[in-house]
Amino acid sequence: MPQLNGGGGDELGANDELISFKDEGEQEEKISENVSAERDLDDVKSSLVNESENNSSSSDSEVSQTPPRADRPLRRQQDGGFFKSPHYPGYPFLMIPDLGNPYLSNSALSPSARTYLQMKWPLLDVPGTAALRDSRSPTPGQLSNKVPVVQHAHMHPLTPLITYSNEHFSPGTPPAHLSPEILDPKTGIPRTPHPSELSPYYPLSPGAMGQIPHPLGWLVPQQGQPMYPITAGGFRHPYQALAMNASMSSLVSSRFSPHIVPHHPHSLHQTGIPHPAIVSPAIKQEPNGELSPAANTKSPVSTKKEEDKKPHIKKPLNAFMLYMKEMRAKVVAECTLKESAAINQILGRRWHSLSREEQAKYYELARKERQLHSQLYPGWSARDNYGKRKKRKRDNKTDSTPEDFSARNKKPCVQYLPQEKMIDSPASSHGSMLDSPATPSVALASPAAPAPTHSEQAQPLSLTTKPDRHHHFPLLSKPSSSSSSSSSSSSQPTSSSGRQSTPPLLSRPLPLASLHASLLSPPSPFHQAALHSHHALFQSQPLSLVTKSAD
DNA sequence: CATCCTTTGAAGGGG
DNA sequence: CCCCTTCAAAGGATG
Repeated sequence: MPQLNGGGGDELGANDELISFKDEGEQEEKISENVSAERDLDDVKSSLVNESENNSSSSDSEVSQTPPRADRPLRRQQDGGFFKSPHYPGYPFLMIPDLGNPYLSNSALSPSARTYLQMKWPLLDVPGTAALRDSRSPTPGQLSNKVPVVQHAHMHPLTPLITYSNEHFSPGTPPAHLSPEILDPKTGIPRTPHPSELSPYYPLSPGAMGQIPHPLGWLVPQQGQPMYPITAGGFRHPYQALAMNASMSSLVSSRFSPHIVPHHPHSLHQTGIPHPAIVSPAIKQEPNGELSPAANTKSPVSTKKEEDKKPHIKKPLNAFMLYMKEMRAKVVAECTLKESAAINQILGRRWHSLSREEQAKYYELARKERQLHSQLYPGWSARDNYGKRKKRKRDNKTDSTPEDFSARNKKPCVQYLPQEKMIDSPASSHGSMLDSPATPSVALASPAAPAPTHSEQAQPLSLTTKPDRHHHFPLLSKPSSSSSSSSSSSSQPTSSSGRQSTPPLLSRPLPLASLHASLLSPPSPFHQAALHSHHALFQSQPLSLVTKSAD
């Protein structure tokens, strides 16, 4: 109960939630107003409850299972596609154009960004061409030479927020070469963020918001030019340029100075390119001193061992993480809660509420990141980072029980801005701004395309999502979770087939031709099915709520 | 000061 | 082939 108020859904009825969280009993009333909102709250609560239940009786398996399953299917395909396929001409293109803008903007804004920025900028600045050439031997010096992209800084901070616009997906961009043209530092820079990209809607206060850094946002700048000097040699430029993503940015920011980057045994980024992902082992992620040159210096010297072993290369961010980075600031601004845990819950719900298309954006970005990451660090495997985090107690989590929960969640999301509602639903819809037009590109990118309708429906799903996992849709594996989950019913695609085919739906890197085809043809029966399922869910949801409440 | 908590997704390993 | 575990970000809370 206590818990996560903060979690209060923002999306649907933030207000409601807030309130609700006060009195659960009242939920009903609220419901009348917004079912969805209610659900959010309920969801949260239920989730809590569930957790508690799970903890006590259930095996953790349940919890863990769901998520993973979904992923798996996707992964396979994706991975295969991405990594293996040497080239998806499509990707680069897609990303580039858009990325640039969106990312740029923020650059500096977020707190995290702040830290990062310094480091990053320099890197980012790197002139594409030069970088490319150098790629192989990107000496630190070169990097340093690079001037930071001032322009970006100038850009609206807000811009970054919107990071993902349909643009990303836009097919239009030219292929491999893109970098030259688009990337061209000059050109790239010049690009200012399109107003459209900017998130006008951001209610954030300048102060708080201003900082908001969109992780993604930074990317943009890079895009303009190849942040990564990487190169040519081994890597493909296009990606690099594109690639900047949150993770990358972070990586970069992280401090990896050239020194650090040095060589990875595995990864080789001989290029020396500092990838955002790279973190000096000692430093870990972003401890305070990320920027601190000291770290760098020191690392080279003393830490050689460690470094040699391998710089800590972070995992590429997945779609949700990217989304979180982007949206966190918003959520924080909207609600008083600052706790990441609570915010993450909200974000999780929002994520589910997003339309497929919107999610597709992130999936796509995530893909790109993975791609880029793989290119930068060919030998790297997630396993390398195992054990880096000491924690792991989580397991207990099951045991931990709700108590902890409640305790932690103390802060309620106090109030969401009135706007919230707007935000919420709009959130997805906001995205609308981005994708609203739903550029075809989007569609391409994501199979989601078909989903236009979903979005709305999807939201409701979100509610159930968690709860459902446990109860209703065990199957759901579906990666795209929300949607997929719904698919459970839809499963027709068959659980098995469904999975594969629809990882994140869009995520799969299809060859251009494929993409087109996909566009033309419905993504898959699966989607349709999903839709139906959504509907079903939708309707059912109320029930679920009831049940929950009943409970 | 270090870890927890929380979210979804990705990846790897084990059975 | 399926399930489980770990990590990715983030920042207040907790020990």
